Parts: sequence; structure tokens; C-alpha cells
Amino acid sequence: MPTINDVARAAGVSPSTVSYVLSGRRPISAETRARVQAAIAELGFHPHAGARALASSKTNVLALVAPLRLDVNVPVIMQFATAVVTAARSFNHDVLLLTKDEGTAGLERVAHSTMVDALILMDIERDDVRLPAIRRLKQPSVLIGMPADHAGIACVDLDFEAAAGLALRHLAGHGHRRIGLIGPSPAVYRRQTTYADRFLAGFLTASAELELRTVTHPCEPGADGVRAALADLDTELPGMTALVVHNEETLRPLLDLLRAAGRRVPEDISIVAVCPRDVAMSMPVNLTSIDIPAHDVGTLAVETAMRLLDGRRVEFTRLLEPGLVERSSCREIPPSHR
Amino acid sequence: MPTINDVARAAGVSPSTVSYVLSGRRPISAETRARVQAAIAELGFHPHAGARALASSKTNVLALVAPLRLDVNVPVIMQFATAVVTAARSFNHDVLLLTKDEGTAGLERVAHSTMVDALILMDIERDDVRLPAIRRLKQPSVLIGMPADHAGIACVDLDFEAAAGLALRHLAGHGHRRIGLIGPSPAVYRRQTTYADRFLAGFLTASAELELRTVTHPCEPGADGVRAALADLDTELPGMTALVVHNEETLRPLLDLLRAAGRRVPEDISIVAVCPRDVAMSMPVNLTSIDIPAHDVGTLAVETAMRLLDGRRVEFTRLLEPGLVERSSCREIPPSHR
DNA sequence: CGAGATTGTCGAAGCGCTTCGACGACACCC
DNA sequence: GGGTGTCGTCGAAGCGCTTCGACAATCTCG
Repeated sequence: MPTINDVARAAGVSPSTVSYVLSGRRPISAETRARVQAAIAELGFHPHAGARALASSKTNVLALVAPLRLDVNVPVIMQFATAVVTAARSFNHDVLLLTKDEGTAGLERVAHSTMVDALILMDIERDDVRLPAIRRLKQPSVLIGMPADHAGIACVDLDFEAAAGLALRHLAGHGHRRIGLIGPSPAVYRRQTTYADRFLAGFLTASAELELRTVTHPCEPGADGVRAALADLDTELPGMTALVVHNEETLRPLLDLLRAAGRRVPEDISIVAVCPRDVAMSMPVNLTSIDIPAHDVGTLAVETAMRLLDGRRVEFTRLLEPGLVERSSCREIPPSHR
Repeated sequence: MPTINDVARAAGVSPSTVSYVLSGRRPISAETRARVQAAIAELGFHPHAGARALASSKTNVLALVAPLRLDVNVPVIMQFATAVVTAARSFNHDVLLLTKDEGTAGLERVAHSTMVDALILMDIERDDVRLPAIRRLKQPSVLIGMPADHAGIACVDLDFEAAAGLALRHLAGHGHRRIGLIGPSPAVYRRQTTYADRFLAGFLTASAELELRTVTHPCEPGADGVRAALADLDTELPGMTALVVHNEETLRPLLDLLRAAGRRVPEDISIVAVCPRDVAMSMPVNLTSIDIPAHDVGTLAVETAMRLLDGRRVEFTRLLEPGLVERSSCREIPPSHR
């Protein structure tokens, strides 16, 4: 492996000049630059990451802390990860993948040993135990999610409260008055994962504002969980004409179940799903949905980290506005029937 | 951030002694060691990763190159990734996540700049364009998959040829003679992703050996693709009594379709799936399946990388023996009907 | 036209660690 | 009792890079 000294010698300049060609931090004459670049290309020189990190205290690496257990929404996680890695590369950074399992210790390990310049964390809980540690790190963090106490920490996410409002307003606008919510699994609520809480809060607020009759229900994974949830909703909210489903995994069994019970979508029951676009479109019924813009959120998280790194101002809370796309799972209830 | 010098001063020893306490490469008296460790704990010392990498030419980081596009089997990829990260941590290594999109350039970038000690690559194609580059790197690589020319490169995977044989033998043992294969999407075959090829090869060999009547068919994703594939199989192989499905994504629509057509599983048609255990068990019919042991493969890949790194011998080709678990999707055809 | 600014380059220091050789202190053995 | 080892520790060199200050050369403008 050639070093910067080899390049310098080959180009007939000093090592520092090579460094300045690489970093652009000082003006270098066009011809010197050309000679240096030629030497770099010819020798196939790549600066040693460790040496660079040591000398400059920058690693050009981001940590991504992902929940790699399988009880969560795998495809969405994957979309976040893809977006983060891609965006990071566009800023000339790489991504170190950590599991949430390592908890606080993992964060501290990579931060204290200066392996990364910044951290991006997913699957944030309401009172996330990692928060104090995050605040103590010298590296900035960006959260995908919004804990209760997020003062001074950059947070990025879909505005789930607004999303719930949007879903209800859409349904109310179509004349629905009795609406059920199928939420994430109880485990997710138990962890107080922030998107679940925020969606629920938005749902309840909008429900009150719009003077709707609503019932909310978490939902265990699997067909049995869906069956139970649906049965409960039917009992507690007779005459229910619409469902908001904030639980990607239940969509498929739910549709199966409804069909088996002879309840047509949207003729007998309308559905608004909150899930990635592609999921909504790959169901037996083309679902009206509010997209979870994993790609945008991931990209924004990286951009925010970059701004933080070069000391620019950032808005500490960035909640992306939800968008609802009409497809074929909501019907208009005629005014006479409302 | 305290440095090794701070620790040395606090413990009243030289920096090299601290280093030897940390690495264990030279004998240190118990009492000195205790003093040093106390100082480390008190100061909260973590060695600087870059400095370490520079001085020792070891990064304690593995690259994981994953296909982060979404056309492939997301959950399986995720399982590999989880296994790799977890296993890496157990060897005190971290994982740098690269996308396959970056291709050869990405590998060379992280390898030449000494960001990683070894590489683990997924989604290997038959004549993978990255192979020459991989051979040239000074860091060792471990492939999850098996390219045509794998001489001198460590490869780890499920033995897909054997898996196909196992599936056919199971069905033949139950009296099935006419068996269809629903394979991955044409795109996967086009890329000549090695697991698809190898499974197909094993399927054809076993089919001949067992003197079965078989037809094989790739399958476009989505319900339409499945419908087309099934129709073709029915046409080309009238009287087909069993299906081998080597395409996780089609399982659900396939079962829907069969049910809709009034074909019961396993009464009218038997199925052996090749997919992760949890997928097989989360279907409407509990599927007899051959597990894709992503966890084992990922772990083995990391172990192999570690052996390579400390110069121990490795078997360059490790194909994990497939296991078939009987559930409820295969019926025995009575001898009278064979 | 000269003081001052700008441009382009160099040399040297130093980032924080590992590792090699050296060395004193002992123990061991014929 | 002097050679031979082993043990435990230290000092110094050096890994490959960035960055700071210095300086010569060139430009700028009142």
C-alpha cells in the first residue's frame, strides 16, 4: 500500500502538499494538483483511514443503531438502513451497524473509542434508557423517533400524530362516524415505542375533535391476534364502518379474515393503512394509505447529522408531513346513511 | 478523552505497560495489572480506534456487503445481517455495512483505506464481477454463496443442491411422481445468483436419479406471477401432485390461489417450501420446509473470517447440510394410486 | 513604488497507540 | 558461583496522516 510519502515523492512535492490537494484546505496551483493527482492514480493511493482519523479526529463513519430483532417490521427497518447507508455515502461517509441489543454500552464503546463521528438511532422509546448516555457523548446523535424528553437532541420522523389526524379526517370526510384503530402489537406499546404512542395520541385527539365514535386496539401478530382484535372492535363498536390500521403485519391476515367473513372492502368496511407504499399496493385490495417515508426519513437523518457535524444550525425536531394516497379501500357513505 | 498516557501516569507505569495489560502480549505482574485496570476504569479510558489501527494494522472491523435493494428477500437478508453483527461482536469486532450497489469500488475503497480487516459478501453471482477484485485485496473475504470459480476463496452457504435432493426424496418417498418446482424470479436467475442455480441443478439431478416427472419454473413476484407459473406447471405437467417452492415471496399468494381454486393442501397438492422456519410456520397451512439457516450461515461466515485473520486453516468450502422439517403440507399417496 | 495582502509550498510537530529491543532482578542448574 | 533463562518493565521508534507556522514569490492599490 503506497503512503502519502510515496505519492509526494512521485509527484516531487512534500507530503503536506499532497494532503492539501486531497482536502482542498489550502490553494494549490493547477499544475501541482495535476501532478499529484496523476501520482495518486498511478500508485493507487488510498489514505489510511486510521491515520486520518488519528490526525484529524474525524472518521467519516456514522453509527446506525438498528433493532435487529425480528419482532419489528423488518422491511421498514431495511428501508431505513438502505436510505441511511446511501445518504451517508453521498456525504462520503460509511456506516457502522450496531444492534440495539448492545444498548448504552454499544453507543459508548463506538463513541469513546472514536470509531464514528455521529450516531443515528432507530426504534426510540418514550423514555429511552440510552438518552442520558447520548447526551453525554461528544459525538452528535440523530434520533429516528421522538422520546418524551428530546430537548437538545435532533429528532426526525414522520409526524405520526398528524398522520392519525389525516386518516380520521379522510374517513370522516367520507361520512364514516364509527372507526376502529388496529395498532401495533402490545409489545410495541409496552416498550412505548414513540411512533405508536404518538399515532395513538393523534388518533384520540382527532377523534374528539371530529366527534367520532372510535375504539382503539393493539394487535398481537398472527392471524389469531387479528381475529381477536377484530372481534373486540366489533363488540365494542357495533356498526363500525371503517378501520385505521397502523400495523403493517396485520394487513394481510386482516384482509383474509374479512374476506372469509364475507365482509367486502370497501363496500362493507373501509380501510386506511399506515404502511410503506409498496406494502399498500401489494395487498389483495389496493389500499388507501398513509406512506411511511422510510427513505426520506433516513436521508433526512443523515443530512441532519452532517449539518450537526459541520456546526450548522439544525431544527432539532423535524416531523415530516404525512401524505395520504387514495386507492380502493375507502368508500363514501351516502349522506342518507350517516 | 483520556489517553493511554493519562492511564499510565495515573497508574505510575509506562504507556507500554498499559498497552501490554490491554493486549496481554507480555506478562505483567498481578499487582501492576490491577493498578492499571483500576486507572482505566476510573478514567473511563477507551483506546482510540484510529490510533490502534494505525499502530497495529488491525481495525477490528468487518465489512458486510449486503444487497440493500428490495427486490430480494428482505427478511432473510436481515437474518444474515443480524447473525453477522452478533457473531462479529462476540469476537470483539464491529461491522461496516456496505451496499452491493457500490460494487467493486466499494470493496476496494474500504479495503485499501484499511477500514476493515476482512469482508463478508452476500448475494454472490455465478460469475460475480467482484471476484477478481476480491482476490487482489490484502484482506481476506468470505462469501455467502458459491461462484463458479471459487478456488482459494472461502465460501459458506446452505447446500442448496442437497436441499433440492432432500425435497424431492421426501416427496418421492411419499409416493409423488409428478412434481413441479416454483423457483425464484427470472431476475434472480438472470443474475445467476448462485443459490438459485445450485438448487436447480440439484433438483434436476435428483429428478433424474429418482426417475420423476418434473417441470421447473421461475416465478415473477406478485400474485400474477404465481398464477402464470402455476398455470404453466399445470399445463406442462398434468396430474402434478406436489410442488417444491424455492421462493419465499410466492408462498402466500400461491396458497391463496390454490385455496381460491379449491385445491386443498395437502389433500390435492403437497408442498415442500425452502424458506426460513418462521415463514413456513406463519402461513395459513403449516408448511413442511427446508430451513434456510441464515443465522448459522452468518455465524459461520464470521467464524471463518476470524480463522482466516489469525492465520488458522479453514475449509474453503463449507456447505451446511439442509434439514427438512415435516409439518402439514405433504400427504402420502397410497401405493394404489402411484 | 513600496507596504501589505495573497498564493503556493514546505518542514516539523504531533495525533494515540503498539511493538521491539534493552535491561535489571531473580531463579536455576551444573 | 558464573553462565543461562525467564519475568516484568521501560523507552523510543514509528504507524500515515493533518495542520500550523514560516517563507518566498507574486499581486494589489493608494
